[in-house]
Amino acid sequence: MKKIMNEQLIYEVLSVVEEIPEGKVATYGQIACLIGRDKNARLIGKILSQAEFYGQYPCHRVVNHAGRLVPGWDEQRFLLLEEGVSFKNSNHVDMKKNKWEY
DNA sequence: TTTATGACCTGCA
DNA sequence: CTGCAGGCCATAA
Repeated sequence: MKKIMNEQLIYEVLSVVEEIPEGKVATYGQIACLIGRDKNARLIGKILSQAEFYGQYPCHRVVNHAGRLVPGWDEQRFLLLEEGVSFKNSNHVDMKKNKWEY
């Protein structure tokens, strides 16, 4: 009764990320709140980086509170454009219209 | 256990 | 929203 928690968080996070509709973007704090870890927003990013290892998830729809895309991942911008997400500039999305509300 | 790092958040200007 | 400073939690060394 000790190792679990890692899998638990991943399961909860991916479950929420998978429910994000197309053309919408959710913030880490939003997801963290849904899983009951609003303080662990940073873990979401760490988990999402591992999410690719666990399975295919729309991690490109997840951005930070400022609407900034993942640093070092220019491909995410292209993926969001296909979903119909509006962009303010090369690395910032228009959360005003694309922010996901559950 | 302590230190350092991170796909972050909130508050203030 | 943007930029700066402080803070919370989990992982790795």
